[in-house]
Amino acid sequence: MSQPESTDARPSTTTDATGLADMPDSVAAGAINHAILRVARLHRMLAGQLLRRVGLHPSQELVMMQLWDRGPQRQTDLVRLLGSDAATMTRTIRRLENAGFVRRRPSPTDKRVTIVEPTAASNALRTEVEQVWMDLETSVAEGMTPAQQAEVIEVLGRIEESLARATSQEA
Amino acid sequence: MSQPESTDARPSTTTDATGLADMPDSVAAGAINHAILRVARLHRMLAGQLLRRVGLHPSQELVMMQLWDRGPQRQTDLVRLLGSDAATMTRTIRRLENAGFVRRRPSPTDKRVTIVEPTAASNALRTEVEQVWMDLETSVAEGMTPAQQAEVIEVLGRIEESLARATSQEA
DNA sequence: CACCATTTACTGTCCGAACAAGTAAATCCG
DNA sequence: CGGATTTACTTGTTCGGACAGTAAATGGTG
Repeated sequence: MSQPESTDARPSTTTDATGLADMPDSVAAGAINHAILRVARLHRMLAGQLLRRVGLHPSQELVMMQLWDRGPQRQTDLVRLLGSDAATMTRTIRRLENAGFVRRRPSPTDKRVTIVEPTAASNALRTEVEQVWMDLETSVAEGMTPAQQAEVIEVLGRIEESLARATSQEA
Repeated sequence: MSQPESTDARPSTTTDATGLADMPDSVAAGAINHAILRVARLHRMLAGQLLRRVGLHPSQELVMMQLWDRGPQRQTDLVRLLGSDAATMTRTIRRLENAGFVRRRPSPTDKRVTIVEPTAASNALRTEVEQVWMDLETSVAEGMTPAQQAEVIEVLGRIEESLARATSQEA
């Protein structure tokens, strides 16, 4: 029953830039998947640790950053900008409102929409959140050369493209 | 779809009271962070779509794969292997148990531990889950040359290393 | 042996993510 | 004009993730 073949998630050194003639079990083992999951988990964990200091939960800072950068937004726009979910956004906005960082206002032209805007009180948060965001970016980029950082962005973009294609096909 | 245009409401160069050092705009804008978040979200979304077909929720498949690969495990071991949380694991195991994929057995030598083992019924799942895992890996890797795939793994490993270092320091 | 710190598992609570379903308003179209 | 459809938002539910607190068992040390 047990399949002793390639239970290891990391081939670690397939880094021979030479032949690559073999199409190894890496796909079967899901090496890239595992790597993405580990990165995602660590990234979320670190972001959570940093955001806790400013009193926000992960994802709330993304909403605030959109509002700070782009000004008042409809909830639907926030959903679209963040690739989130309408139901989730409703609750996140409510919590941000209860925390005093956001205000909700009905649209005068369309009675369906509610416009979300950052409060003056939220401005105190802005610097802190941007500091957290920079700390996070620095933690990832530190120890990398600028060329490596550019490579990271390129590679992540490639993955994103693949995933977006697969997701849309799946839908 | 690549450049988040970062409407600069502020020029991210020093002279503010926060004592921020000069940084490349890319760091201030958090380009890598954004990219990681997008990849993580898409990856989770796609995994969720695929896993739904086999009746599992994301992360449950990871527990099952550990059990299939390594045999019966203590909950603590599963937590450690998956980098998860003890509380989360308790509930995930309970759901897998209710679904009939897992059985729990008290350890004869240590009355604190419960040993989790896959049921015979779960074997039917195994092939499906492995297929999902391969589909997922294929979706990510497809359209990439083997060299690019190797580059992806290398880059993700580099990010993981940075994040792991930062996370441990933060703790 | 007795005491105490550690380990293991569980529960409660709060949060985001996702799906389903429902309501109200706006828009489209015949 | 009026019904059908689309849009915007909300609520209910289930899940993973994380923190805090608890209880029981274990293991080491005085």
